[in-house]
Amino acid sequence: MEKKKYYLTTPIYYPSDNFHIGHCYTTVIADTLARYKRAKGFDVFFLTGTDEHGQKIEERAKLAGTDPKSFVDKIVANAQDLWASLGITYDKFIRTTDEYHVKAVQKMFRDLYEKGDIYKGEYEGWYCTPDESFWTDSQLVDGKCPECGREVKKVKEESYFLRLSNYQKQLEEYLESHPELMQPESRYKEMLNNFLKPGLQDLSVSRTSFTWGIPVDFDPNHVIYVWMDALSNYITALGYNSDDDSLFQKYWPAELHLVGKEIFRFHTLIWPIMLMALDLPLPKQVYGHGWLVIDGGKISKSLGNYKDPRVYINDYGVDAVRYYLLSEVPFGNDGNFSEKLLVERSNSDLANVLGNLVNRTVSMTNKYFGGTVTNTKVHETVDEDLIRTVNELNAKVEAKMDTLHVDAAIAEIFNVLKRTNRYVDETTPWVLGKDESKQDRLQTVLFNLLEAIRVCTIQLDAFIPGSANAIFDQLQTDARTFDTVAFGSVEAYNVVEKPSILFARIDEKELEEKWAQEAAAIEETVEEAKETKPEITFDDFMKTEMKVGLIISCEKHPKADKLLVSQIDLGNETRQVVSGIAPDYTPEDMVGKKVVVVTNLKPAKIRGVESQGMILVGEDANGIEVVSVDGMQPGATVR
RNA sequence: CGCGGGGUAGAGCAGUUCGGUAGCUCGUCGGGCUCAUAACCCGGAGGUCGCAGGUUCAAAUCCUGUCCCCGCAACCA
Repeated sequence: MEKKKYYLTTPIYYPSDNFHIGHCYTTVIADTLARYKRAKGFDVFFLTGTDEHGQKIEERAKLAGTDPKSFVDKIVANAQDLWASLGITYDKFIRTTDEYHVKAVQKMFRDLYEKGDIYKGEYEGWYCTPDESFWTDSQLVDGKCPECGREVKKVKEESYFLRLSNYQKQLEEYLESHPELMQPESRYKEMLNNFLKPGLQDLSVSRTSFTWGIPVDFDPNHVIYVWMDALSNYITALGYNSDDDSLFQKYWPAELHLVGKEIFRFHTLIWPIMLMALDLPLPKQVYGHGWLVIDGGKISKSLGNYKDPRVYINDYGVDAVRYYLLSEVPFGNDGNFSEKLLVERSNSDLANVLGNLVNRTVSMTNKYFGGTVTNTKVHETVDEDLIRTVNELNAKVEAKMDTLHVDAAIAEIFNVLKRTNRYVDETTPWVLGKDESKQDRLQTVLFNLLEAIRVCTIQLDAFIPGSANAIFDQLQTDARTFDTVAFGSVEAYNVVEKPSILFARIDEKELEEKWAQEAAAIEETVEEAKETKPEITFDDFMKTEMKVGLIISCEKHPKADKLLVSQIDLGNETRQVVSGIAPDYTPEDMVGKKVVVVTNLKPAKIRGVESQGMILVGEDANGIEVVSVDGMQPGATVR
């Protein structure tokens, strides 16, 4: 029988920096789904990769003093190494700088252009000269600048556009008849209200302001918009628009695009429309998962609130990391990441429940029967519940996995393992061991334990493959696949002589101290970890004019929650300055403070309020603090 | 009044669709067992389900109002 195919993808990540635990989260989930589907007999194709073009990479490379390609090469090599250490079994790793991808995207762009779905137009905007701001039609208020109410004039910039508007209706109909496309379904409402209902505007799909991208081959001044470039990877990786598109014919459309919630929109609106324009079928499902958050906030490079994931892998083992990522985050929601929680889960679930169960079972099998037991079938009623629970597991896990509730799936397995631990207490093998007449019963008990472990391990294989293998090895069984998932598929066991520790308990007390030290160290390095700026000369610096200013009055910005508007006495004049300090300061806090003000900064309007300078602040992970010089008189110079 | 998510035991979460004695994991306290990685098993304590009204015989669940947190967007001179 022909195997059913299953094509799943992770996002192609943006290699502007080395990957963090959040990237690992998505990729480990994808890997687990891929392994699970393979084990269930699917013909799986699992794609991951990197999205390497765009202005930001161009800038980062320049900052690092290198060219963009060399810059990303290094990060990609690092990423591939990380995936190897996490045991990621991708079938292909695509890089958008790969030659075949570049050609395929260029052809796609040309095809769409010839078909008329991409057209050359002008990025028409309204420009308010005094404000130096662009506005779209819908942003204008009575045809005037929404900020200052002055006249605006029309300006034009050449750009290619994708006709999203042509497909709006088709997409709406499709989404309505395929509610399963967006997972979790709650995100459907968000997409509909925010983007689809207001109406889709044609999307500008080319840029002329930078060069690090795929050039439009018939108009080389233009570089193809990164999202168009990136989204296409899901088909170009399979050979779409190449000499050999057999993989594409076989695997497209994808069963699942796994993405973070922040890029869900592109995958459920723009990507489907691109495919519609290309007359290609749409992916079956897009799953927008939640994030790992640290202390309730995003994982942030600039805050430096994370370590290289390899540190965790080295310290606690791959499977501790995989297990944590797979079990901690509820379906579709955000989950917390912390090293402490990782250690706790590793200890309580992996070491105590699973590792110890295997250990005690193998030990007893050796102690009472020299390592060999057969199914003597001396059953008692207590066995029934265990066997039934074990046999129900497969269907339960499958149901959870099919709906992408990976966290719930792994919880089901551990429920059965806990049940199995209870069975040991229910049957008290050490009591049976003292009674010559109970030897056959004892063999059945141990056999039942081994069977329960084996069946659970088959299920665990996709989640923590290394440990699953180690368990099979200790049981010395070959029955490791789903065709032997039924309780009793094996008749006898001959286990290893001495069980080895699968998951060593981690001493939390010891770690507490280490963490405390690290936390202190991070505080210090946060400042240094900030992006290093290019060297400037003394003269460059002296171009900045700074003075001490006394805050006379201060109020909240009428149209922005993070901004405060201060009136500042600079000795010989009073100026109005807008600052993004509202998260940490109330207007009352500010009044009376003597602060450092940059006074020769070009005035600008910030959300409609004029700002004639800038207040200097320090910033770290905990927030910001205004630089104050309380001993000085207003107007004093600062340098 | 831009859009969404959330506020349930010390911590992390489920339960809210279709009202009916508030549940899970970790931690904590007590007990049991001794095969095992101070592990495993049993039991207890701990919550007026953000707040205020309303509907109902009955509200974590439905309705109204309100406060707070997070994210997107905007914006951080």
